[in-house]
Amino acid sequence: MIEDDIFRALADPTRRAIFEKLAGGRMNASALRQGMAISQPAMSQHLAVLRGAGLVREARQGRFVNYDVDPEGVALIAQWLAKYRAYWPARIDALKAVLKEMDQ
Amino acid sequence: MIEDDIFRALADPTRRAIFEKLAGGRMNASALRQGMAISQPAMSQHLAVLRGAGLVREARQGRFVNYDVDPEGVALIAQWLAKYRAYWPARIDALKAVLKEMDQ
DNA sequence: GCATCACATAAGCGTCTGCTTATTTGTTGC
DNA sequence: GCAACAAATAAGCAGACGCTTATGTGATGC
Repeated sequence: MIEDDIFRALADPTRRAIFEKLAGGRMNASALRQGMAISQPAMSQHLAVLRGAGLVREARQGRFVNYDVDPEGVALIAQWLAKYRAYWPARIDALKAVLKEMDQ
Repeated sequence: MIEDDIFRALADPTRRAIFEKLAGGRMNASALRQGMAISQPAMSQHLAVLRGAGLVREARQGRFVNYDVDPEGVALIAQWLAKYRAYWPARIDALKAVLKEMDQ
């Protein structure tokens, strides 16, 4: 199950922080480490997990490797969540507003 | 972090299966076990994890305990996912259709 | 070539998970 | 009370996780 990899990857707070950082724009592994109190191998391992889950893509550029959010992975979460739409409470209005915003 | 508990809970395939089953309607622990090749204590432990994550609620009824999906937990996932709306690809249209459906 | 840098991989280790079996708690009906 | 049932908890254990240090791989620039 792909969802296994996705949720497992997101279960770790450090990996969610990395993912969130990447959501702000593409970045290489060294830049990601800035202000994160994490060793180089640990970062590399986390990125491998995120990549394996399809949440992040990599693109080698010289001796750097740039990472960015993979929309495919995000879409899979959205798809999974959509199955439980019946349980989204009133707060759903905020999400609707967001979608409306996207239309403009 | 609450999100820790949520994603950790969903990282296990058995727990996702339980959650999915509950999404079909409230059920007690014994009913949930039907056709699931899982021991009674294992089910109890999984339900405790799901409950701790706010994904599931319990309501004792006699000597049974009924469980059902907790909308609060689902809403938290939706909120988390909303942060990455910029990365939802075209497939977002399906979700939009669902929301439109909800308006009727 | 070779020193340097960016990153990945290997190996090892303490901790956490998810399962099991055994037992306990709480409820029902006689 | 007490037998039967639903569910939770306890204890133990194999396997997975996330980290570390050490080493390997690939690219840059002199």
